[in-house]
Amino acid sequence: MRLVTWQLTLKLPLNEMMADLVGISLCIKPGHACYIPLSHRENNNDLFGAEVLVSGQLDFETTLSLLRPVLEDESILKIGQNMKYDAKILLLLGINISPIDDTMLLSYSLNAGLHNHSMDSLSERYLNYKPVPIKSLLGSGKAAITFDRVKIPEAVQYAAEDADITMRLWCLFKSELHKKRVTNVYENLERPLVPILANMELTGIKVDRDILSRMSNSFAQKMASLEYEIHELAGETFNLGSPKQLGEILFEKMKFAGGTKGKAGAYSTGADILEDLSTEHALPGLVLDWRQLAKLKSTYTDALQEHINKNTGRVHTSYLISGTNTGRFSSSDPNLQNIPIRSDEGRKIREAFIAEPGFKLVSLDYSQIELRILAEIAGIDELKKAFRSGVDIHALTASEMFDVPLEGMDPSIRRQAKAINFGVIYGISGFGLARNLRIPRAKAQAFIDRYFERFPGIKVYMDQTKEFAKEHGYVQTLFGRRINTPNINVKGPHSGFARRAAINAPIQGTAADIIRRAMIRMPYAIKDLPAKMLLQVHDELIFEVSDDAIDKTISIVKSVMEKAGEPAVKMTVPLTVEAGVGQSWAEAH
DNA sequence: CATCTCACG
DNA sequence: ACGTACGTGAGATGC
Repeated sequence: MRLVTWQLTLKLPLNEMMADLVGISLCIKPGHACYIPLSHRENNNDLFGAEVLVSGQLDFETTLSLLRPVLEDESILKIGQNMKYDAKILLLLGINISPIDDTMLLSYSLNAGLHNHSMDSLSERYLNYKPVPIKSLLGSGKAAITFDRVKIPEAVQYAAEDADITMRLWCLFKSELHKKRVTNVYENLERPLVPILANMELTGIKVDRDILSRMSNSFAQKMASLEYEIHELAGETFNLGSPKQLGEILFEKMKFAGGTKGKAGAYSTGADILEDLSTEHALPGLVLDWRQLAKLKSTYTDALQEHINKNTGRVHTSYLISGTNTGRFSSSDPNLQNIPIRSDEGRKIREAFIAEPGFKLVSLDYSQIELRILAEIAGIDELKKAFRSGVDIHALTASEMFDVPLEGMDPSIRRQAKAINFGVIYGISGFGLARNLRIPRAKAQAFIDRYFERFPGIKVYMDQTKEFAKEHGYVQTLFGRRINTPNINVKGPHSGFARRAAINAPIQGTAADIIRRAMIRMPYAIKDLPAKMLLQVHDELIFEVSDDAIDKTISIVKSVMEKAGEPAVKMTVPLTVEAGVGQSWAEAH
């Protein structure tokens, strides 16, 4: 296989949907790289100073038609850093780049949890070389220029260097894969997601601007009236958005109990504290209401409108494949993995996420996937049996712990058991459970002791996982993903963090692997259906499906998701997927 | 640019 | 004795 590293320079690097291809750099072996300038521009030398193409560049169309056979040649490996970005630019130009390697994902497969995987930091760490900063070409702030205005000799230095660095990193990383036994992870859980996420991001999801705009106005009105009420109660006006000013009002002027907490010595005014204070006085509760609306307005109804693409009328998030320690994706610009759902007012924001006429949004989510994985990894027969028979798992936990019958259970008992189940996944501590349930620490500790008494296998799993991490410096998912735990042997006040993260990582990471496997199979599974995969929210996939293919799509997607562990891992706990359909995301979920 | 707060799984 | 739930991204404030 011949290989080439590859780097694009673009005019608007922050938004691939709008970016113009300015140039291409290539490298065929370390130290041998070139740059192809395509769309560099300068002001004309005549009286009018119009913007014109710099002379001496290669013709755009000619270049692409010459490169296309190379980019689509299955015997030529194209290597880049963060290839999802390049793949998207090329997809917009009608080119399917394949096969590929990605140094960012190689680094992630090898060293998740150790450091970040940006090219600059990889270059400094592994090549002991600090790349030319992009800012030295573009400048910063108001005077910043776009890449098409960079002089070609400078662009050559910058872009060719990037391709060269990528080649050198690839040589290092590729040979490390088998040594660390993560070839499988890289080839089957990381690399295949590049074209899949690229397509999802380009597809985007339709968002109704008018709905958001109306909600925004309604929030603004409610906020203004709350603000007036709060200032009346406080006896003065102040900036409600400033925790510092609010803290001074509450704890100095109004003499509420509760001291400083933050490092900066500022008063802490988080929601849990305001909730406690709200039993004594009306003001803290009103602040909580105001805060909720301020959050919904600024982060969602206002900001989301800015993200609606002018050409597509849709919102195009960007997923970062190597963004987390555990194997989950993160989503940004905008983050579509934290759209409100828990509060009634927040949930309404999902009404703005809609399907095209003649289509519906279909949401499919794994039911309690992390608890199922815990039961699987730790081998807890009672839990496995419960999942196989479809028993309410939180009720079962409550029943076991508190010796109450499953039927007619007190909802508050079940709620406590649910909190304990979550706590177990997070590497439970008495303090954390006590705070979450607002019960005395001793009582929380008694709950945990009782839980481990009833499910001794969980305690064994936790101890074994911690010991494995201490010995090896990493933990693993069921599918072989490695998550490094560099702080596990560091003594001191933060040791609890590392321990809990190590316990949680195989569980969260295995769930991430499973939905990745489902996503990788999805394009083939739905290729003949009028359905598109739009979003992933950790344990949920959202599709846009033609009205006449809803049932068939649900049946196929559900099956792919439920079987996603096979054949690599034969789960002894069933994975179950629940589906919802609607014109909007609010209805579908 | 750090800190606080809060939205999600 | 210590100080804590796991994993994220974004907006507003204020130094």
